Amino acid sequence: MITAGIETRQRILNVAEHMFAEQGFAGSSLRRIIGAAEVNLAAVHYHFKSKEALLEAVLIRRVGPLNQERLALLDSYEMAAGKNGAKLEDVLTAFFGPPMRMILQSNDGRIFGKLIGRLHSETTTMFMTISKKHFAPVAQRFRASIQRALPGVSTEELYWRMHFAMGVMAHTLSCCDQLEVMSDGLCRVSDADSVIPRLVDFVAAGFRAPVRRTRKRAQRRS
Amino acid sequence: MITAGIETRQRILNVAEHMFAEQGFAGSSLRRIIGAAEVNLAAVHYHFKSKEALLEAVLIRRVGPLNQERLALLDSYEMAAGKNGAKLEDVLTAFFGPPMRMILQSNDGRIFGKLIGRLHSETTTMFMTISKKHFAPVAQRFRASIQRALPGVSTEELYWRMHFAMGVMAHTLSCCDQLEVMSDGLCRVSDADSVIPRLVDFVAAGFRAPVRRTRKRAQRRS
DNA sequence: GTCTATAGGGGGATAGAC
DNA sequence: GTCTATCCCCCTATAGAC
Repeated sequence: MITAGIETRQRILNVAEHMFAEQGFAGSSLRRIIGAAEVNLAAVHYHFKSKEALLEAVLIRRVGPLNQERLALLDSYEMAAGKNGAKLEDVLTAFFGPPMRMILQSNDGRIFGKLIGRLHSETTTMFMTISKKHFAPVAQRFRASIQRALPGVSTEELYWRMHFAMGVMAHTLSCCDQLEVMSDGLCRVSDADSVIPRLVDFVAAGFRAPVRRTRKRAQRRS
Repeated sequence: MITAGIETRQRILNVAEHMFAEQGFAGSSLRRIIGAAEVNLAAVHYHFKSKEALLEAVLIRRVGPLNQERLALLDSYEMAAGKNGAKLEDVLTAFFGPPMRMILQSNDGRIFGKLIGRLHSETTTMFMTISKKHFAPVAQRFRASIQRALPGVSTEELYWRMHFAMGVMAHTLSCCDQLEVMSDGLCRVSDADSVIPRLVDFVAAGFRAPVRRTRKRAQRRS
């Protein structure tokens, strides 16, 4: 099938995004991707060089703009807040809002959410590398802002809570279908205006939880 | 290599658990599994019939006892609490405690945690089926207890918050290594006595977060 | 830029001897 | 219960014509 030349690359990206999200990286084969995209096998290697490079291209296409938006939002909130730093809820909204809106607003976005969620539970070096390259700098920036909004929480506790928060996000991005099914349709994920505050409020409350004084931690102070 | 007959099955299970956790199901091949286990390829099909059945055997071996322990703990907390129902923190401890202790106390447990985390972000029908069979009944039971401990939260909101809570757990089970690395060794996951309360407190605070009255939800009531 | 053809390596599953 | 040998499939990557 001879189709518009310049679209080949995009069609491969679109199909690969779907397939990587649904079947995982190892579970997707280039042959099925090119079959669904109706392109030739050699086209993939011509445009992307390798399967792994194709995955990275799929990710960068969306993650780049997403992180820019996050940082821009954070900047604007901090600018508005002035010297005291931004409010915790605003920092979290800047972080969760862009990806949540993405998955809530389009079916393609939703598919991509699954891929992101998958990334977070992948421990392969390939995934770790990509994740480090594209997520770590942003996470760093947000950690500083959250720390500032929560002066009473130790750095150690903060790392834990950010870790928990990442879990909430990753799971919500990737498994919102499951929630719709499990709740028998009671929970609908299509409305960003209600889902984002739900998530932000849950996580903010977790961040603000009083620090319990365990025996271990009590000992450490003496 | 002729090794003790009755151990073959166990050795396959152990190696498969590691490999599925580290590389994913599609990313692990029977041939590499049998190579590491030093058994014959035919042995896998003799003992487990297929690759997919092997995965299910790997899961059942640990998830069965884990869920029994969860339910037993919940029973004891509810018994002790009497008519008013168990405290939220106790319900959450019954749910998170057993798997967290598992991953915190042994290296094998930690490996298995990764596998569980992976399961949660898998959307393949195979994984969905297994997850539904082994997790859904337990989740149902715990949902009832949490609902009882939080009479002020609507069923819809509760589903959302349980969903968030599952994300925290899945991510903590599977990615605790990442946290140790990212925090430069500041956060150590080896101490169950401090990690479990941390997790429980974070999630409990999230569950108790005041429900924000959005425009959407306000409209619905008028 | 696009295609065909092929190299070269694994993959899961099974039959049948021991 | 255990092993060898084998069936037949799919995989990524590349060479080279158009």
